[in-house]
Amino acid sequence: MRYSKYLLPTLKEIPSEAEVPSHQLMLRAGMIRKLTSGIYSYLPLGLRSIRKVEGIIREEMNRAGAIEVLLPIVLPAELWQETHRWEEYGKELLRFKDRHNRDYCMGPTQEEVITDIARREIRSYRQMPINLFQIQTKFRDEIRPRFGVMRAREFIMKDGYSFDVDEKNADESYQKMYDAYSRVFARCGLKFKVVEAESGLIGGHFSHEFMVLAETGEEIIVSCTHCSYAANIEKAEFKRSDRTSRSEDPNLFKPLQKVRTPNQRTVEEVTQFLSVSPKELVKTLIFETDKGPIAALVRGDHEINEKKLKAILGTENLQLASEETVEEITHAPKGFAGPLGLSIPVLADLDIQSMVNFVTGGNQKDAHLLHVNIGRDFHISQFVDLRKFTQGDRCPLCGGETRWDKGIEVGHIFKLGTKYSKAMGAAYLDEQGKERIIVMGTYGIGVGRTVAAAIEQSYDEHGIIFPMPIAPFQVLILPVNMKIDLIRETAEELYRILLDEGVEVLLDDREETPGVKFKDADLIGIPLKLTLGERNLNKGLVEIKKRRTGEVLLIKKEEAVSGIREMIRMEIEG
RNA sequence: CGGGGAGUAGCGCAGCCUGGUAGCGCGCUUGGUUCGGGACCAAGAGGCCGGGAGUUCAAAUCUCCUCUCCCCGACCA
Repeated sequence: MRYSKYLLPTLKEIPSEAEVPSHQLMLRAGMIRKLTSGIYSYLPLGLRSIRKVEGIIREEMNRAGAIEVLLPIVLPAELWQETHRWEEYGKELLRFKDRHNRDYCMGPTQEEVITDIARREIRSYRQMPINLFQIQTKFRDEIRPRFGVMRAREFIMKDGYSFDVDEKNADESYQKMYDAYSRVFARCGLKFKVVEAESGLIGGHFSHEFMVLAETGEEIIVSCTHCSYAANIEKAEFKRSDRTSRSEDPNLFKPLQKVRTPNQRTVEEVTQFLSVSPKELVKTLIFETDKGPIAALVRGDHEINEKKLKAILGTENLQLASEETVEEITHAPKGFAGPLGLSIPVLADLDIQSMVNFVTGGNQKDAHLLHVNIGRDFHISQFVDLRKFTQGDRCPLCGGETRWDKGIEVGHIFKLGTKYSKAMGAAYLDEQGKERIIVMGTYGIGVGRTVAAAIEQSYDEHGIIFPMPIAPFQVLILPVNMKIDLIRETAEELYRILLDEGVEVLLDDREETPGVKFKDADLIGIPLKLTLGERNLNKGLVEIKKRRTGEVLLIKKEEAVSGIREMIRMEIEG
């Protein structure tokens, strides 16, 4: 490709809308342009990188025996109603009507569509296992899109679905995808970690996320420093301290005491005001559910994990109570709720069991209680695991110390079971001629996000540093001055040979000053730069510079092409 | 949805408080000089000052309404 004939609009300045490095660099390098919030166009350079990732995915999917399809993006409501996700999915699902006033949505994921195909086309155990995938645009109406294509509303995703005769076979399909995904991200040149994850709205038994480690990641990954345990913090388990049985020795109980705490509402305010540690305080949170209001207690320094709470209560319908409801139930304004005298169920986290003489809200304006004790002062309906993983918590497997890292979720695999196949009646006949439900798995890769994550993981103050396998071009030829015949002719010659050899090459044939060309070259981050200058050429030499290391090689012009091919080969094979 | 910020040339911004000629840097066009790390000189093009209503002799500037974008939170493959 000739730069002068290409669309590669680089920017000197950082667009004000971009916060994180990958977003800034993708805009500056002319890879993407925003159309509206969370919706981006890919310009040629960005598209080339996208296509590279897609190519790697295709190869690895084919290697794993998956078969490519292309499913529609506009989906009828009926299909979604069958699995009840029309109601469950919420506002992220972009819905609209056609001219006949029929309901449709933009596909945020395609389990329903693929299951519809499966129930029509798969009738025999002989047709399984089968794994179908597609690479296609998805739409999720995110509340707040951010970070460019990293969290966009419209985005390109590879999604795949496996169909098996039983759980055991489904596990094998899952493992195949686990391996294939690992290969995909390794081949993309990414540093990543696989972690246990929540299944969310997709549902299913268990799932793993593929996380690219990066400072700007939105996910927190908990991992053990001693064993192989790693999980998304949303999902992370932890070892409880041994003191889980509550102290029942009333001799320890100090007399209950009410104190005035004017305007002290948050844990921070109250603990400072009373000079106690957050560990000595119990937070009382009132939730509204479709089964009525409940109170949930956690220690002051802990946080409620709403997913756990939902699971315990067996409801998807759960939210923090409004200020009015809190007042109604506790007879006090928000910030002064406590567990004493409540007429609703009170759930307490396991770590509350061992606490004595703690602080709670007084269920009265501007008042808290000191030396509160369970049993004497109030009763707990149920002790349960309610809280989130907290810094300092220990590994659930080996009790080892844990560490936190930030990650970008680029892939997610789910063992679905029969959630969709059962709801939609996707069944087959087994060897005995007996009808059985198909067991499914679902597997996704954020393609655009993978490119962004790669950049997030690989850049410097000058610009992007593309890993060779996903670089838009492999080599950039940079003739320092196009007006000097020797330089121009050599550039053209090398360009032609490299093209003939199948090398992906960009020739910067613009009549720009060298400085501009060098700056743009660094910005767009092509792994190899072939610089042609007069002094070197007069000696029959050309310069090859590696973007990543800055390493410079002066080699004979005649050896340039073979040298470049060798470097590309080595970098692609890792 | 709550809180905060911003919409002025393609991009980055000033001007607004205190109403009166729309400006700067980069980019773009033309000519010339330059040519191994974002060159220089000269001449240019480019604006419904996000939109609507109002106040005023007069609105980018003041008032009200509205739309859009960004950030924080809630939420979320």
